Amino acid sequence: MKKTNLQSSSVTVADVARHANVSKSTAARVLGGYGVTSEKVRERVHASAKALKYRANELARSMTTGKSKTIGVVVGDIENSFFGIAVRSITDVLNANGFNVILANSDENFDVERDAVNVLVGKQVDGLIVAPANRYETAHLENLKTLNCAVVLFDREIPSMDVDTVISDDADAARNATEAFIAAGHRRLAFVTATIEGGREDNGKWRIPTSSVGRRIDGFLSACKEAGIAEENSLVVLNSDPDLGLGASISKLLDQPERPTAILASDSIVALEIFKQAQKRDIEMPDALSLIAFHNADWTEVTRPTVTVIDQPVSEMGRWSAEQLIKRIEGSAEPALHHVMKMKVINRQSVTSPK
Amino acid sequence: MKKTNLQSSSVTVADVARHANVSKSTAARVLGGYGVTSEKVRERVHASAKALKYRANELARSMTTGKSKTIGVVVGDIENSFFGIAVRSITDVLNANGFNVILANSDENFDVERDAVNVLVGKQVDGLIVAPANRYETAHLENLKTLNCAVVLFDREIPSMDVDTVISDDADAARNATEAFIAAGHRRLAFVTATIEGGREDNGKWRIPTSSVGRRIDGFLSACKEAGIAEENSLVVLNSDPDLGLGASISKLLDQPERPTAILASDSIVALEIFKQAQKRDIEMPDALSLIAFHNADWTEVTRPTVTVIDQPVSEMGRWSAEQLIKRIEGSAEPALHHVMKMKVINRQSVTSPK
DNA sequence: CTTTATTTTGAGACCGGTCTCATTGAAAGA
DNA sequence: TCTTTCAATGAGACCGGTCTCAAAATAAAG
Repeated sequence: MKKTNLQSSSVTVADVARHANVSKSTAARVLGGYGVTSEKVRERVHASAKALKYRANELARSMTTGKSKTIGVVVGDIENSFFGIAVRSITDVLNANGFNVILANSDENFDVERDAVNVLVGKQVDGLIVAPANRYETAHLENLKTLNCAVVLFDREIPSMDVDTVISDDADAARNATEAFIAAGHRRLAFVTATIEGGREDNGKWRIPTSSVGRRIDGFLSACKEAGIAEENSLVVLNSDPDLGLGASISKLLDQPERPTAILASDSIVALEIFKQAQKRDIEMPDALSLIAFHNADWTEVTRPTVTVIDQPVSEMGRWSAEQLIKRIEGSAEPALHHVMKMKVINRQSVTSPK
Repeated sequence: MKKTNLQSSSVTVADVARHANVSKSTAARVLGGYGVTSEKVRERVHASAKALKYRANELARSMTTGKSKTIGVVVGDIENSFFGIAVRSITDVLNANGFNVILANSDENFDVERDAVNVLVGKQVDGLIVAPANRYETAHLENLKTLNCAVVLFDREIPSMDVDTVISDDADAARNATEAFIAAGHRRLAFVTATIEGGREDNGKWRIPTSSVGRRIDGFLSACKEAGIAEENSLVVLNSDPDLGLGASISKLLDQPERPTAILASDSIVALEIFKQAQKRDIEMPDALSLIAFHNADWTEVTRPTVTVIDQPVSEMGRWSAEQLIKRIEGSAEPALHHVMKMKVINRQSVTSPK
């Protein structure tokens, strides 16, 4: 005379309890794997659970425990292989520790990032890994301290924030690469990045919202300055017109009468665009144009010439950020860590002396 | 004399209600944006909410509404640019419609995929977009019908399942590419994929778990057969030894005395590996080896020779799957759609007559 | 065979929202 | 002025788990 439960609506602990002839509390104990229960009851409850095809509602569980076992990851663009690799290593570590990852793309746009962070916080994520698009806009991240939501900054620091951060030694790497150009005899250099301008600072310097790019520019310029390269021969090319895109900036750069003989590309996408445009213009590489790129993208080994790159330890960075986040979630209260990872250049064929 | 609430624990509707001197129900109405409230009360409640820095707990909301506004996306490997682009377009559409995306990598491993799906269902996702790793193992997906969880299959169909699916015309594309090889005079061909073997079918044919790859192989072989190419000259190279990796299979392929003069690569990663190994062996391309690759990866335009590719409409596929999923979530009951997208080859320099 | 200690179980509050339903109060109609 | 009507509000159940605390059952000790 029992009511056959064939409805699609979900089976709850109460249902299992009823079927197993125990109280809701007891059923919950065995299904939730906490408290203490007798062997006999455990078997009975598990049998009922299987019979009814019980599935725990993790939302309800998170509700009461306050732990969602979910992490928000906010990156610039998952299509970018740099972030692709990062997200992969992050999710691997987190999944292995029982966390899930909600992914958000900021498109390197601060407003999008802020909204994403807010939504994720609303979803009660236990923590966030963010590659902040703008080092000058930090309110949305500062707020997280008030809530109990751990944060790790990935690839980009925010000087004003005392929070776990993993970056690579961008300035050093850029300086080294630039010095390599100069040592090879180059005197007209350019640094190219897809980052858009963020206005000017008080001292007249460009404000570069993306902190990693800012540091790379610092390194590039300091090496140029040290070698006595004139300002007009140490160009920094930003994505000045987001409508036209970076391609336009690169066109302009390569089409100018006295174009640089060596370019440092801020990421592999920029490098690829430079490569394409150089080929289109029959600019012989490396003889007419030397190139070094940040990020050892898979294709850089296969072009002619192969591309000398600055190899970022992307996976390691991702792993570190995930592991550090877990430590925080588990309650670690040690002072915020600023982890700087060393990059190394991989010398290939795209650098030579200017002809 | 009010108790100052500086604790980090979250502010609830009840707190806001108390502060605004209204009932919990009323506060909930204005904060949740439902029901009817007076102008005056609305202002007061919003003011209190702002003062207390109220943030809705989306988990609690999902709990009662039964809608989590979260979608699970399960792909083989987010590092693969094919999936990177897919996930990007999927998240774009879903975010624009108020959904969040929980990302999972299956590593093309069925067990991992099953576990991921189960976890996601436990998290009460409203729907799933899955690129199933194995077309013969479907129980975990069949189960979803019972629960009210929408599914869309991405890039890979499961013949036995009547569920929304978007794929591309893999067999046709593979056949066309193969015919192009044959028309150019090739008589020793190979199809290379990173997919592992799945044993044999009753008729002796290999079981290919990845359905898209299976269809491509069908297309490849049918074109070979039609042209009268001998079986030993229409090789299908799988990742026969997962420990050694695909590189080993490709080495073996290229090192054999009578190596193929034309290779069809099942994805851009395979193509890249072939490219690298051919270069290492000084196998001149395209003269000594022609190549066509599935997926118009960004780097294929920049190699020497540039690579002729079969361009999959990845973004469109992602968009379609997301849009279709939303329709289902919104209650659409039309019969399951099997959407097949056309691919087109982009002719570049990697195909020529065998010398 | 009690008494006491210990293990198991059950009842019910709680998390933070939504939602139903009854109640209040003010405007409109008689 | 006294209903009638309807907008606005409040009280409280509910979602599906967890968790506290007391009661019951069992085991050990006297």
